[in-house]
Amino acid sequence: MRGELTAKGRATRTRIVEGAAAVLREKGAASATLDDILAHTSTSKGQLFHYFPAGKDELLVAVAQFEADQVLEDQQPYLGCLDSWEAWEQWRDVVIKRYEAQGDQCPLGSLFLQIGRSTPGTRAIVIELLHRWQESLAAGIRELQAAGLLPADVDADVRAAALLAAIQGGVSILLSTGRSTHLRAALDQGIEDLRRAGRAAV
Amino acid sequence: MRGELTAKGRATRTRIVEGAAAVLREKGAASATLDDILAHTSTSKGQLFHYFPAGKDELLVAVAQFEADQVLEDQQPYLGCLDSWEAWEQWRDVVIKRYEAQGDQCPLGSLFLQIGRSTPGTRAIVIELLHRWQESLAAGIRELQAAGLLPADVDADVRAAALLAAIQGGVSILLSTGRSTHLRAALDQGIEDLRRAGRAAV
DNA sequence: ACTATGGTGGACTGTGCAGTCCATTTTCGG
DNA sequence: CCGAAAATGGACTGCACAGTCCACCATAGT
Repeated sequence: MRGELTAKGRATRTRIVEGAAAVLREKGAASATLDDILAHTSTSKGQLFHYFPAGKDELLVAVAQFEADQVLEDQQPYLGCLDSWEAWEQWRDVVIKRYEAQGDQCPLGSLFLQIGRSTPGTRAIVIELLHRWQESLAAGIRELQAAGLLPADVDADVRAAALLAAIQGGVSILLSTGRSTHLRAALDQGIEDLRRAGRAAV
Repeated sequence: MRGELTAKGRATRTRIVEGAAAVLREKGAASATLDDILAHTSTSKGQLFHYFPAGKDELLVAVAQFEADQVLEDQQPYLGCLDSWEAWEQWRDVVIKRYEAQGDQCPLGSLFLQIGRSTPGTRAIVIELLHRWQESLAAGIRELQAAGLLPADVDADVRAAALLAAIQGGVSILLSTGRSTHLRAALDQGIEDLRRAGRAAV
């Protein structure tokens, strides 16, 4: 064998990552044990440490990367093409739907505060996710400006940062209270204010 | 002795709670051990379980309550008297200052996702904190309306919810990235949009 | 002073969990 | 086929940590 991993090996590895992600969402990164993950993925200790020699931390980083990619992917195709108010509304709906379905189990939320603090790897992943997310929002705002739907003096980056914070906060509150009212309020208000910024200047 | 706790006892109890709070902020609720707390507060196992018979969970709930009270207290006197735009700006400054000083250690953040999920007690505390916080913001908006600085058709509750989400998100991002730019953007944008809502309608 | 109750210290225990190790089976190149 | 490398299963180890237990000290009421 030349490569490090055979097809079977790769399949097992991804099975572990995806299964671990599910378990972590359900139980939180703190209380989820390797045995939980093994049981849920029908694998053994041997396999887990075969694919993740550094143990739990390495696995958690892999899961974090997987979840981070997932977050943005779930918002497509809307997030990538926010060039009209309709697109923004649709995107809003997707975000709310996604997080409402998720309920109080957040893929990154647990990693956010638990591993993110300790291992620099996860922290970098979260930072990159936030950055890409914000960039997409800023790009959307600029598209609105290009389309003449929004005046040029609106600061796309600051607006995007505020919107991102609003979403994060809404999700955060959803996680602690189980209610999505704040996420809705934050998104609705954010988009509405963006619109108002357009009308006010025009 | 009549009461359950003597003066000395009460002093020790609060020493444990406050010391535990410090340790939890520093290490996170997951990785902080009872021994850490004991070392930091110069107490012994015997004392800890004397004052918190149910063990770690009970202590964590006490810490959560303590921290929650602290959060709102730190924002006084501004939060209690948001009757002018100046008051809002000052409040904004206090919030940013507080969380910037805190850096990436959040008192409730760790409890938010870690204990809040598992024990219903902590969850209730967080929910109550958010509720009181939001009520204060809503009250402030209504004071602006009463003072004629804001039109009556602004929905105080939705605005307050959005603002609260913005703050939470800003703090959340501050925790994961170490940068306060989003918190600033969220607060500035939130207050600015509130002002704009006033001007637009008038 | 003495005695009951509360406060304090720390050794001890049990367990849950990450991580190790090796024996066995499967896969793949030649 | 056959040998080597990869994949798999699971018993075993060690330890960190929550929680127990009990012996000793301090204080307050009579």
